[in-house]
Amino acid sequence: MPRQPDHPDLEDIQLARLFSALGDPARLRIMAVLADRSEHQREDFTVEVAPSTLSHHMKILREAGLTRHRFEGTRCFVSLRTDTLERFSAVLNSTLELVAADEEEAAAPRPHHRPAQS
Amino acid sequence: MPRQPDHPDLEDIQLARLFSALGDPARLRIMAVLADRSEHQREDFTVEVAPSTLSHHMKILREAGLTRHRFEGTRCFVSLRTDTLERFSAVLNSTLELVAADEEEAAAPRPHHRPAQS
DNA sequence: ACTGTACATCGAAGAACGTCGAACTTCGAA
DNA sequence: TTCGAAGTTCGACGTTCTTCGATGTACAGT
Repeated sequence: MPRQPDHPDLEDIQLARLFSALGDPARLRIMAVLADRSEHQREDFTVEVAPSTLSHHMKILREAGLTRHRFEGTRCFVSLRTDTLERFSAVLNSTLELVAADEEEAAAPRPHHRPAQS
Repeated sequence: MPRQPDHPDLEDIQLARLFSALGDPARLRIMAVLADRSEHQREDFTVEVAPSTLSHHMKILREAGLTRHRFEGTRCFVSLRTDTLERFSAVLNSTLELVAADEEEAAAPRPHHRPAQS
């Protein structure tokens, strides 16, 4: 296990890569968890995939420049990259708002803009 | 050639699909052309791909809900979908700003945040 | 030193993507 | 009605993605 995984330099981060990383439902759900701007560990990401698949998605987000990974013992802590968030603040902050809203909408069974018909 | 291509309903547009559509350099360049909010035709999209490939990318953008296609004779006119732009205004408007800026930066050989060293 | 935990990496399978040329469709013009 | 132009669709090819189980690696505890 690498003690310090490779995070791309801020100036090497490309917009297309960011969008590509965000263009997957599973990764969007990961971003929704991270939207509170705090550091999270694996157990927080309740994504219904195999552990190896979660690792894969984490790697994509990290290599796109969206997340920062920190190791402590055998544990891995993940958080948003504040420098990337700053450089692409308009796009990313609004994205985080959207995914966080989607998440709580999915959690609370309260239909609003598409009422379920009996 | 279909007289009216299928555009998805506004409420069916998914964020992951939007990002996925934006996650390609060629399509991002198309979006940069459309960023002026006016209607464009094929000649405006100076993307170095075969016509069939351009059609493919156009279809992806259309099916994601980003663009509106209008036919007049044998010609196809493309513009941004204003309803989608409104619903995801924060994300999409900032994205358009970024891609438009990237485009003019690529056009004008004026380095600013990465000065070329002699 | 051994064992277990936490996570990454590998290898493989199937699906999706980007690309092209060729064939097709639709329309306008001769 | 015949021809060409504009654009889409089709078929193919190679690449990349998503997913998994199995294996590997680093650390913590006994």
